[in-house]
Amino acid sequence: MARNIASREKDYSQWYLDVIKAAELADYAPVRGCMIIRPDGYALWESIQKHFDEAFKDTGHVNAYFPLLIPISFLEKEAEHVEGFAPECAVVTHAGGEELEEPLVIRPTSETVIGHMYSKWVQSWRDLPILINQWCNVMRWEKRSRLFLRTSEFLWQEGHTAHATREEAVEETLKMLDIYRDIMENILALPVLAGEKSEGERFPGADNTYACETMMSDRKALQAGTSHFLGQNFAKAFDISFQNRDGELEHAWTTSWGVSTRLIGAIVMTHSDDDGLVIPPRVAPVKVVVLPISPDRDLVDSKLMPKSSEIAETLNAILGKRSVKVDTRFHMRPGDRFFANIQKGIPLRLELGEKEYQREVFQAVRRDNGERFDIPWDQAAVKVPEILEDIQHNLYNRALEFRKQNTFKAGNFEEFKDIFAGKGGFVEAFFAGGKEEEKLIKEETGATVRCFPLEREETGTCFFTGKPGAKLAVFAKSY
RNA sequence: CGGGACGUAGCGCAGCCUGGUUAGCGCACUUGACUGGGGGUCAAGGGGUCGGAGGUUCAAAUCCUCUCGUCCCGACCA
Repeated sequence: MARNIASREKDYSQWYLDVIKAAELADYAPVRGCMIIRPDGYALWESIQKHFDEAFKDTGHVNAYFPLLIPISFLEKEAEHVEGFAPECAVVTHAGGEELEEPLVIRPTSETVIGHMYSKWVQSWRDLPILINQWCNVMRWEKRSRLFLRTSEFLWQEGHTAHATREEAVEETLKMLDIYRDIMENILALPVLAGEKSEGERFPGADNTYACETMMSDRKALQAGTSHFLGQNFAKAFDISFQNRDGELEHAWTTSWGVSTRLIGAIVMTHSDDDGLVIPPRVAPVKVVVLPISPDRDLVDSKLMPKSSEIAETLNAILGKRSVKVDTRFHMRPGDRFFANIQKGIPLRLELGEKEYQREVFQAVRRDNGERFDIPWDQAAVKVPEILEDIQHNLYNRALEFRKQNTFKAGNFEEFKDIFAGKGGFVEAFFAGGKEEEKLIKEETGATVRCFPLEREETGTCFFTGKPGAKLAVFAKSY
C-alpha cells in the first residue's frame, strides 16, 4: 500500500491528484489553471500522439500548422460558435507596447482561421477534399481546472476537413470517430461507448457532434474524443465555396475532430489503483523495467548489470527502442525501488538478484495484478511480449467488465433517480426530450445524456416524457 | 463565478483562538556506519523573507484589510 497516495475509495479526487504526482506526470504552473507536463507525462502523450498520428496519415490526412492568434472578428462570423467560445477566450489586446487595433484571441479551437484559409484554397471540386490535421495547444479559460481533465491550456490534435458532398463529410465524421474508438480500445485499453451527442451537448457551430464516452473508476463518464459534422455552417461563414462538375457554385461541407491530453486523465482514472499509476503496455513509454538487485556491488557489477543490459537490449529490439529500462538506482533501498517503479505504472518488472542469477531466471512482477513468477532467461524474448499482451487485454477486459457491472437500465424517472441517488454509473434509457428536459434531469440527478450510442438502433417509450419512438440514450454524471 | 476548506523547509503538518526567548515536528535531503528480495537502524548535518501587500502594536506566523494561489462542492466546458 502506497503511503503517499490517498485511498481511491475514501477520496477519489485526492487519489487522482496523488497518482499523477507520484508518477511525476504533471505539476502546477505559476499561472492559474495551467499545468506543467513533466517528462514522464509528456512521454506518455508522445506515445498516444504517435498512434493517432499514424492512423490519421493512414487514412489520407496530412499535418499542418495554423497560428495561435486569431482575429477576434473571425470568431464572430459564426453565431453559435462565438456564443459558445467567447466566454472562455483569452484575448491579446496589447503587443509591441501598443494597444492593438483589433484584439487577437488565443485559439480555443481553429475552425475559424482554418475556414478562412480553406476559402482561399478551394475553388473547384477538384480541390476537395482537404484533409488536414494539426497538433497544437489551445486555450480555454476554465473556471475550475483539474490536471489533464480540464486545464486552461491543453495539447490536442484538431482535424479539419472540407468535402464536396454532405455524404462524404458525414462519412468522414464517423470514420474519425471510429478511428478514435479503435485506438482508445486497442491501444489505451479504454472501453468506449461511441455515439451521438444530444442537442445540449453539441459543439457550438456543429450540425452534429459524436463522441467517445468512457467510464472512469468512480463510475463517472469522461468524453475522451469528439468528432463534429459541421454541415455548411463554417463554409457559409467563411465562404468556402467551389464550382461543381456542372459549373455551379456550392458551399463545401466540413468536419472537425479532436482528442487531447485529457486522454492521460482517462488512462489514470481507468486503470490505476491505490498503489499508483497503471499504464497499458501498448501505450506505455517504458514497458519493462529490469531491476538488478543485490547488496553485493561486485555481484552487481560483474554479473547482474551485464545480464540486465543484455536482456534490455534483446527486448528493446523486439518491443521498440527505449521501451525497456534498467533501474540502476543502487543508492535506493530495494523497497524504494519497487515502489518507485510501481507508482510509475510500468507494466512489467523483471527482478534479477543472486537467487535468480543462479537459477538463470528473472522474477517477473505484473503491474496490473501483482502476480509474480519466474521467467527463464532463454524464454524471456518470447514470454515478455506475451505477458505484455496479456496485461493489455486484462486491463481492457477489467475496465469493460467494470462498465458492464455499473451500467443499468431505467424505464421511468423513479428508477432513474434511484440509481443516481446511489452509486451511479451509466444508465440506459429511451429518451425523446430536448434541451429543457435534459436540464431538468440534470438539476434533479446531476446526470446528463452522454450519448445516443451508435449500433443501438432500438427505440422505445421515453422514460421522461412518455413519448413513443424514443432513441436509446446513455446517461451519467460526467467530468 | 457562488459556497466551503486551506496556504508555515522539497512534502505532510503543529504553533494562531489568548501577539512576547533563537519558529517547531515527521518524512524527504547531505555525510558516515551498520544494513539490504516490498517504503530499515543509529549518529552528525543543511535547509524558512511563516503565500504576497498594506495596516494595528513597543512587539505580528499569531489581530485587521486587501490580494494571489491550491483543493472540495455547485453553475460553465475537450
